[in-house]
Order: sequence, then C-alpha cells, then structure tokens
Amino acid sequence: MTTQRSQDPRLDRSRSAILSAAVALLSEGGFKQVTIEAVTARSGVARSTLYRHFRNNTELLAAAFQELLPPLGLPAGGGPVRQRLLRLVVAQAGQIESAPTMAAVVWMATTGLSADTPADNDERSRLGALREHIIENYRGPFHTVLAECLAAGGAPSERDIDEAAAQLVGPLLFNALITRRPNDKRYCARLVDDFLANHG
Amino acid sequence: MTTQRSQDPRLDRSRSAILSAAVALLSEGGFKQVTIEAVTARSGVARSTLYRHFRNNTELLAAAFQELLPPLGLPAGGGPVRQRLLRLVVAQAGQIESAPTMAAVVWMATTGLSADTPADNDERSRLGALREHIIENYRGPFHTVLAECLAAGGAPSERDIDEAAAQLVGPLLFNALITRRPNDKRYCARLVDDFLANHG
Amino acid sequence: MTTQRSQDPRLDRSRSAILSAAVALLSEGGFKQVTIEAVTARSGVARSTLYRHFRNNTELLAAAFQELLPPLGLPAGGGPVRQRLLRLVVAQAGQIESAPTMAAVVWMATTGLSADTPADNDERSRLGALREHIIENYRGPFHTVLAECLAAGGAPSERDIDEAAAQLVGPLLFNALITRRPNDKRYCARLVDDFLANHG
Amino acid sequence: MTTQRSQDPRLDRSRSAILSAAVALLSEGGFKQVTIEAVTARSGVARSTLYRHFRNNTELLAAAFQELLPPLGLPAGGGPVRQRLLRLVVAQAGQIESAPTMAAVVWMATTGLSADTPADNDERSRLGALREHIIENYRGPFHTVLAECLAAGGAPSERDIDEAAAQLVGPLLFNALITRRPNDKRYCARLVDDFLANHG
DNA sequence: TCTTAACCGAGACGGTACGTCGCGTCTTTTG
DNA sequence: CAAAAGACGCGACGTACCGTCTCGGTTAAGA
Repeated sequence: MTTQRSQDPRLDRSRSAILSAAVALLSEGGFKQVTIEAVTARSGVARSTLYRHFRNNTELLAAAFQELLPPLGLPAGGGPVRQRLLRLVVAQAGQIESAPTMAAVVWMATTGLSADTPADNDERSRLGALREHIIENYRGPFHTVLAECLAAGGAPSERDIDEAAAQLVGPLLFNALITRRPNDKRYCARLVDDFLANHG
Repeated sequence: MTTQRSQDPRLDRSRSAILSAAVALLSEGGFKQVTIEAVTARSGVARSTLYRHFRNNTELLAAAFQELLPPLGLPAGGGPVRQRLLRLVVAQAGQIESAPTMAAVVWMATTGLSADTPADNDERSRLGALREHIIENYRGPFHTVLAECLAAGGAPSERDIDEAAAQLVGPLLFNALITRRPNDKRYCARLVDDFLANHG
Repeated sequence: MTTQRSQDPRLDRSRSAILSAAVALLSEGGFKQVTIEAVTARSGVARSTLYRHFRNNTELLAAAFQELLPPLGLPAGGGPVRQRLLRLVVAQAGQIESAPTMAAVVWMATTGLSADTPADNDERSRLGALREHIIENYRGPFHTVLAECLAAGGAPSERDIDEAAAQLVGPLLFNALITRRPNDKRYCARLVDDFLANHG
Repeated sequence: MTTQRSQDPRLDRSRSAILSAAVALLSEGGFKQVTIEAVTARSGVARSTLYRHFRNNTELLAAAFQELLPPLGLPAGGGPVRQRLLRLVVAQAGQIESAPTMAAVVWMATTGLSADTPADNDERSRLGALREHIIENYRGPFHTVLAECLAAGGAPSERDIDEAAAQLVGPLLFNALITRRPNDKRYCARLVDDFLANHG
C-alpha cells in the first residue's frame, strides 16, 4: 500500500546506481566527499537523472546515510537483566564511536541547524525519515530489553524507554562529541549500575 | 603578564574587525554564513589580511565561535545541594538548546570528522582551544557545585566531575541532538535526583 | 567539411561573447587589460564558462589575438616587380608599427620565453596556431609577389620566400622594436632595391 | 662627473644586494621570476629599502637587465672585411638566441607597449637607458667594423651604421622572434654577402 | 664623543587577479 | 520520454604579487 511501485525499471536502476555510489563515497571518505559531481562521475549517472531522484545534495546525503547505517539490532544472548543491558550499552558505545553513525548524527544536526527553507515538504520528510531511523536504532533495542526486564509484566511505557535511552546513551554521546574520553567497558558498567539502582 | 604585546597596533585593529564581523554573521545566520568573502566585505578588511590572521575558513570559524560563546558561569544562589544542582542543569539545558552552543558543538564535530590534514599544528591548536573552551563550560560549573557538595571535604576528583557532567549533560545533549524532545524542568529534576541517589 | 558543427548552440554563444569582449579589451587597452575578470565582467559570461573554453589567460589571449589580427593580404595593384614589392614592404611597415600586430609578436615572444609547462598539448597548439597565423601574414604576400616575379617560371622555393621575408621585414622589425627609428617610405625603397640587386 | 657618489655606504650595500639577487633570479628563471617578493626574500633586503632604490617592478627589472646584459663587444681577430663582418654577425646570431638578450628585447617591448604612465620621468629614463644599452650593443661593433672597412677613410655616417645593423641583425631577429628558424652560419654568410654586394 | 637623522629589517595592509571546485538549472542528442 | 552528456551562471575558496604604510632597531655623519 505504501510501497510505491516504480513504473519504469530504468528509474530503479539509476536510483540504485546513484545510491550505491553515494554510499561508497560516504563510507570511504566521509560526507564531505559525497558531492553531486563525485556521485555522478562514479555512478555513471547523469546530473539530470540524479536530480530527478534527489532534489538536493542534502536529500541525497540523507538517503545515503539511511542506506549506510547499520540496523544495529540487539546483541544476542540471555542472562540476567544487568548483563543484557550492559551488552547493549557496550554495543552502543562501540557504534557511537564508529564513523558512520557519528557522522550521521553530526551531519543531521548541522543540516538541521542551517535550515534554509524551513518547510520544504519533501526534503523535510527525508531528513525526518533519517532521524526516525536513527532514533529507532536507539529506542528499539532498549524497548526489547526493558520489556524483558519487566518480568511477566506488560510493555514498558514510551517515556521509560526514551529516558533509558537518553540516560544510558547520552553520556556516551557526550564523551564522544565533547570530551573525547573513551567509553570503555567499565564506564558502561557504571552507567548501567546507576541506572538499575534507580529504575530496577 | 603572559599577554604578548603586539608591536603593530594594526594587527589588533584588523583582527578585531574581522572577528566582530565574523561573530555578527555567525550569530545572525549560523556558521554557513561565515564565509571569507562575507567577512571581508563586512569588516572592510582585505582578503589577504584576513588570511594573515586565519589560514582557513576553519580557523576563522573556530575563533569566531570562541569569541561568541557565552562564558556560561554558574547560576547564582545558595540553598541545599539538590537545588543548586538543579539550577545548574536547567541552565545547561537552556544553553544547549540555544543556537550558538549547539552550533559550536556540532560544527566542531563536523570539522573534526573531516580532518583533512591530521597534524596542521596551528589549526589543530585552534580547534583544540575551542574544544577546551567548550569542555570547560561544562566542567567548570560542575566542579564548583560538586566542591560545595562535599561539605567541608576536599576537592572532587577529576573523574567525579567528568562523570557528573557526562551523566547530567549527556542526556540533555541526546535529546537536543537526536530525539528532539524538549528538556523541561521536570526532566532535569529527574536527572538530578537520579544522580544524587547514586552519588549523594 | 572539416568544420565541426557544435551540438549545443550555447557553446557558440558564450564563446563568441567571450572572444568579442576579449578582443575589445585587447584593442582598447593592450593585452594587459585582457584579464579573466575583465572579460567575464564585460561579456556577462561566468568565470567557469570561460575556463571551459580557455584553460588559461594565455590561451584566451592567444585566441583573442588571432581574432583581432587583420588578415593583411596583398596590397592590390600591378606594375613592375619593384613597385609591387615596394607596396608590399610599405604595407608591412605600416602594419608592424600598428599596435595589434606588434603587441601580438611581442606578447607571443614573452609567453614563449616563460614556457612554464613545455608540453601542454592544447595550449601549445593554440600558441602554435597564433604563430602560424602571424608567420603566414608575412610569408603569404611574399609568396604571391615572388611568384609573379619569376615571370612565367614556376613557384618560388620555400627558402626563397622565407629569406625574402626575413630580409625585408627583419629590418623593419629591428627598427620598430629596438632603435625606434621610423620605417619611412624611402627606407623601404632602399631595402627593396638592395634586395632586388641581389635576387633580381 | 656623472658618477653620483653615495653619501651613505649602506645605500650601496643594499642596492647591490638587491641587484645581484635580481640578476640571479633573472638569469635563472626569466623575468617572470623577478618579483619584488622574491628579490627581497633572496637578498635579505626589506621591501621598503627596495622601493627606495627602485620605484617599480619595472624599474627594478630594467636595472637588472642592464646589469645582466653582456657587453658583447667585438669578436677579436683581423682579416679581410667580409671575414670580420661575418664573425660579428655570427656572434650576434648567437647572442640573439641566448635567453638574456632576447628576454631583454622582448620585455622592453612589452613594457613599452603597456605604457601606463607615459611620462614618468625617472622610470622613463631607466627604460631609456636600457634601450640605449641594447642599441649600443648593436651599433658599437658595427661602427668599429665599418670604420675599418672604409680603409683609410673617415668615420662611417650614422645612417650607414644604423642601416647596417638593421639589415644584418634584423633578419636574425625576425627568425628568432617569428619564424623560429635557426640562424646558422651559412645563413649569416648569405646576409653578409648580400650586404657587401650593395655596400662594399 | 654624542646626538640625531637616515637607513634598515620586518611585515601588516588594501587591492587585483588567478585558477579551482561545487552547486542547481538548463539544453541537446541518443536509445 | 528517460537517460547521458555536459554547458551555464553563480558563489566561495586559497594563492600570489603589487605598492603603501607603520614599526622599532641600528648606524653613519655632523655638532
């Protein structure tokens, strides 16, 4: 229903050629490398074709990030709650220090700041989609783990999940972005313990 | 004492003309507006002169941010520890949502990511100085409050301060950057209470 | 036949806009005035477009000179050989003292001297074309006249033409360039007479 | 009488430091390299000092050329007139193809063409002096040889000398500047023979 | 001998021009 | 009619020199 089928197969071909070129450039050299010219050169797609799919460098980049970003997902394994949570936080710490996620977050913020055209419907939605994607990367796993925490009980509330994410990932982000202190495993453990002390 | 007196007063004049133009553009339209061309046009300073002071758009922007960023400082007022801490966190929340600080953090991250030349001594130091400035904005006030917390006791440890900042500001940053949920006063209060429950 | 039809008419439009602006500047103020900036300003053509046509100030100037230089051609009229030759030499003297030709010769020499990149194929060819153009301006008319001189006989040899040009135009050039003595008609006549005395 | 004694020995020191740096750059890399900045850097002389001696890049270059240009002089040796003249012409051909002389002639022409300020007394005189120097390089030796030609007879007339120079050097210049054909010894011999046939 | 004026180095300053890169729009020709 | 190819106007970048100007420090010449 929501999946829009392309009428012309060429549209798909060119779109994916563009995206894979963009993703390649993005992961190789950071988002500064994802210029329209580099993407067209690399994909063999014409400028005009690219602009038929993405109205902007910004849109293109948003799509490329969305393509690139790993789905994360939940680290496998059972065990007591503390252990599961710790595994998750450590995973997040690892991911947050990896180039692509960090780049995505930062780039999105940059782009959001210099909002030239406040309400360009389509573009907004693309950025919004990327944002959703990223948020879900954080919320999703916490949702799962927290649900398991609540024993037999029902689903955790929205707010609980959001705050758990904020409280556990926020400090990691702070360190990565500002202090540049590494988020080692012991630090993650302290975060988890503090959290459980208050919400366990 | 350590202030190096400039031999030529023109150095000061042009430098401050440049900086004030840059700061004006920065606060008016965000860092995208701080182009070399705009700054020279606005300040009446010649291109070559600007490049004598700042080798780069990047350096210029770092200096402009440093000039622009408010010294923050500690919200005045006494009272019990919880109250002081809360006032501080609320202030941080306010600041973090204000354009300049956010822009600085994000821009710095962006710039840090696309580090073309890893060891351009001078430029690095400028960026480093900006980073220090920003970090100090967070650490400083926490240092003060935490010192007061410890009753008659000695100074808080480095690690305590850093972790307090990370744990209290991190979530604010997470929300501002990723979820876009507002950091209202009640949320700040929960953060402070959780923190005190574990470290009080 | 050999004329390559341009696919895009804009190519012709912009190219000729650029060239006519350059030629105008060249004839008005000498080649020092033919800067990229002045040409773009005057022609209304964008910088990047100009650089698509001419990779260089040098290339642009070469093209402009070629456009500007009068085709010279042979002064009309019959009569005995001496008279025809004299008419030609006087014409050359006139032309050599005119700004454009002189400027072209001198500029070309200058450019040739400071040959930064000895084998930049395209640029070389442009300079070469200009050189050919200039040489032909001298050789051509002498070829014609000399052919007529040889009564019914065949075409004059390459060497004869070249040496005639050198011997008759060289002194004019010498005076124009170095001694600044005017090449009046009587001097031209002496040159022709000397020449005919040896080669008649 | 005409030698102006400097009052302050420092003036001499700086002047010659400048000139030798300029000459070095000139002979190493052509006149394009003789920039004010390069000369000050190389000579260790300050900008302001340089401008005390030479008001211009142009003046500086004129002086440098004058310093650099070899005095030429007359090839030694006796023998019959034709032989002497031939030696002279061959020498001129050699010199005219050497970088410095050619560069001087061309540069002077260039500069003369783009005469920004038609009557800047001092600068004019410097250019004029250079021109005289160059002219004398051609006239001088011819004067000598021609004087010897005239057997016991008196000095050759101005006009004879000038025309001899024009007729013998002009073709060399023409080839060097325009056709790029080498002026080999046989060609020089033809020139001399033609000349003597008419003026012997 | 002791000023004191000039010359000096260093280099900042406002300019002008360069050649490059990227953008987003457009036009033409081919499958 | 999409796609490839690429021209176009635009705006910004960082560089190179120019000729003018300010600054202290040194040094030669005249009192």
